[in-house]
Amino acid sequence: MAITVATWNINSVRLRLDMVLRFLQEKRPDVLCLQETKAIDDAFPSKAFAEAGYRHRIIRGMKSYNGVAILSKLPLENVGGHVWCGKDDCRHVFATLPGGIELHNFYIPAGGDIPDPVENTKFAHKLAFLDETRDWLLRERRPDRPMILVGDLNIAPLEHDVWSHKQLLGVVSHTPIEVEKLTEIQAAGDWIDAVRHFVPADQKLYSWWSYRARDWAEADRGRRLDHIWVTPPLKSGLQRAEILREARGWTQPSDHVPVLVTLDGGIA
DNA sequence: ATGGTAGCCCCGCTA
Repeated sequence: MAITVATWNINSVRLRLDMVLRFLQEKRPDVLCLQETKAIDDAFPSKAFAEAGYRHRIIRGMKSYNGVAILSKLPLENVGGHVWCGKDDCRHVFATLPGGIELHNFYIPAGGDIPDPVENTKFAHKLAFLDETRDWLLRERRPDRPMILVGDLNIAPLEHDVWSHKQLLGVVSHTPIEVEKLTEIQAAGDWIDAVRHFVPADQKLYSWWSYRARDWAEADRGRRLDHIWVTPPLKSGLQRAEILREARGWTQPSDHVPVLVTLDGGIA
């Protein structure tokens, strides 16, 4: 049986609840991973999602900032979330899907504007978060285990994951040090980029467009910050990937759009 | 070429 997993930085789940419900109705993913929910757990609109068929969930939210959630039509087991860099700032949740697939949903720190860990503590935090994630994978990874890692990783690793490789080399999200650390994470877990699996590396691909552009579609200065990765046991089951660019044009949109991957999870 | 917008919830912080 095929499973569709979606990831979306929603930038306030309460403000955009109707939009998310519409998305779920249209695309019917089995599992939706959200980032930047910006709601404490008591304020999370769990009931609306349950009524839409997403009865299983793990949510980790805080006031004003960050916040992640997994909403699922399928039962979730072994749910939880890790604390990174000693901050309980709601940037990670995990769950096990039917078939024993371990799903991890990340919201990696954006890192501020200045790409220097000495001058900018937010950038230092981002780099430390990446190192911790790598070390955790080196400790915990089991090469034969089916795993999915999704989220707003706040890094566009490839040349054509940004509108101008040259002009963004000094811009946080595409600097060589961040790309190197993300590549280390990818190697540490044997991850396969499930979206680039279907889209050649020489083709431009974005999942985020700044709010600050006068006309986001016309300028099209996007970046691919949102990712879905899988471990080798799931590679042969990959069926399709989609980045829902049109969602950036919806009324009062998030600056990120949904990313979806469908795979055969080996469930009988 | 530098500033532009959005969300939170208390007016600055983060993105």
